[in-house]
Amino acid sequence: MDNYSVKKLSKLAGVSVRTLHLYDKLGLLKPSVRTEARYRLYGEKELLRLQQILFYRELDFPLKEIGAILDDPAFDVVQALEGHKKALLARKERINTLVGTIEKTLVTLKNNTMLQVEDLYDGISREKMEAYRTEAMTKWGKETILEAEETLRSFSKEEMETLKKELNDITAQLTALMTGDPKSKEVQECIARRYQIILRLTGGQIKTGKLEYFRKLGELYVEDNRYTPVNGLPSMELALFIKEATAHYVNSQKQ
Amino acid sequence: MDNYSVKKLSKLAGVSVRTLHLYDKLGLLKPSVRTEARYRLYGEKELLRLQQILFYRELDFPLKEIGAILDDPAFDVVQALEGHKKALLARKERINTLVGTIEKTLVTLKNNTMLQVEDLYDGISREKMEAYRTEAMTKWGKETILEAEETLRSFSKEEMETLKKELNDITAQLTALMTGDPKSKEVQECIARRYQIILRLTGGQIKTGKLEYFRKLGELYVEDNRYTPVNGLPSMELALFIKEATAHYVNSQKQ
DNA sequence: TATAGCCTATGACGTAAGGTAAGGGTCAAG
DNA sequence: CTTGACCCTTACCTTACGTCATAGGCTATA
Repeated sequence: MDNYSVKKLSKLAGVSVRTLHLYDKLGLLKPSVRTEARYRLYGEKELLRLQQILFYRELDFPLKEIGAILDDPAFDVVQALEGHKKALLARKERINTLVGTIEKTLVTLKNNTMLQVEDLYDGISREKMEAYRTEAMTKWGKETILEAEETLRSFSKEEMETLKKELNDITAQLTALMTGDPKSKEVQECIARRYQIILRLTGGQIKTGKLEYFRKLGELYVEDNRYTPVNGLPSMELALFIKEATAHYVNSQKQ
Repeated sequence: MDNYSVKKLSKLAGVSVRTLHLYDKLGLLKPSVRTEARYRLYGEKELLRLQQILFYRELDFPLKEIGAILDDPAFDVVQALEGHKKALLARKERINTLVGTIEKTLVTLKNNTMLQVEDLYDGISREKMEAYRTEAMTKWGKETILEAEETLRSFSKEEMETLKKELNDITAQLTALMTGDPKSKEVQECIARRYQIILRLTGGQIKTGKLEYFRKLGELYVEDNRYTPVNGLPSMELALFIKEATAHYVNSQKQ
């Protein structure tokens, strides 16, 4: 009898020694014997009781209630279990609601919100992307690049559509005006509008590093020769768009 | 601007003032202004942020993570939500398991375990029952009655079946032996067996008060003329059984 | 017999998200 | 000037342990 030390019992039942200490202090599971050195020794009876405790614990009963159940034989176990079942079902219902909310949120987010960082480089091989990122960071500063990435990410798919459409309009107009005077009012207007778009892209302030980053990113896409203007790759399209848009701006600055 | 005192904001958002204090200390929601008297004042911006906090809190996000989401715009909300959804689904699965365990336990308990206190008096009108209980308690002591009730409750349906069958056997035998010598070996044997059953019913010790309680309880059932030996009323059957069994015992004691 | 190596004990602090005071200032109205 | 409503900080309480820190106990081997 009384063979089990704390460690033995803890291993047997799969609980920690600390847990046994706690249960002792709470009066939930007292050792049958305390040696002279105050070592705790448990017997078979205690092992059995521990099993019961763990059964109820598994069911998420609070320890207090477990004590009440085990110590008061008149305790209405059936009612306790039924009450507990009801509580669990309520919790489950709540979780269902939460999951529903999350799913709804995810749908709107995915349709409507920013691109993921990795999406930005979608279409570029990972090595190239990391090389470019590192290079860009040393060249124009880590902050600048992070900011630029954040700027790109801040565009929703919807906005992307709008910007793309505007670009197409401008491109079409410019093409149509190709034959005429490059300093005509219409051409100037297109350039002005393009400038507006750049402002929007850069978040209102134009920083050379950022622009260069955008432009080279666009070139990378083209280099990798993977550009097929199908849907589903908004980041790539965005980059190409930026490349075109900024190219003109940078050129006009040089002149 | 900065119109909301702690109380106003707490009412507006449906949280406690303590919660606002806590969020302030955690840096999750700082008031926009502190008056000279260190009063907290919040503005519209803070109200908005609080709404967001509460949104994630509703989804059971820990406050730390909420802070991370709101303060780091690069935080991957989609991934966080998806991870959280997975965690919630796991919790739901666990609850399903728990509910299953409880249901199984309930089935075995209900088939196999003690009767409820009220079941003991099932078949007797409530007034009569309470009158009898009170009377019995004053007559034989509250403790005795509680103990007797506990004894009755400690019989499972299964045990009931066994006992009933034994009683039927004895009764049949006694009926068959009616015509012969009442002091014959067979009759004596039946009486002995009956005594064994009484011992089991009383938990090994025979107390007069307990026996009387059992006997009168059985009589009450008969008085109420409600005894129909259908299934589903084990307590009533038990009482009747005890009545018959104890009646003989008490009579034999008197002689 | 000394010591290394494991075992044990108690006590205390930390966790998450607040609840519940205690003790004491502040503000506006009557 | 008082009163009542409001506000402040500090601090302890909750659950079910995990994780030290400190100190003593037991046993085998050198």
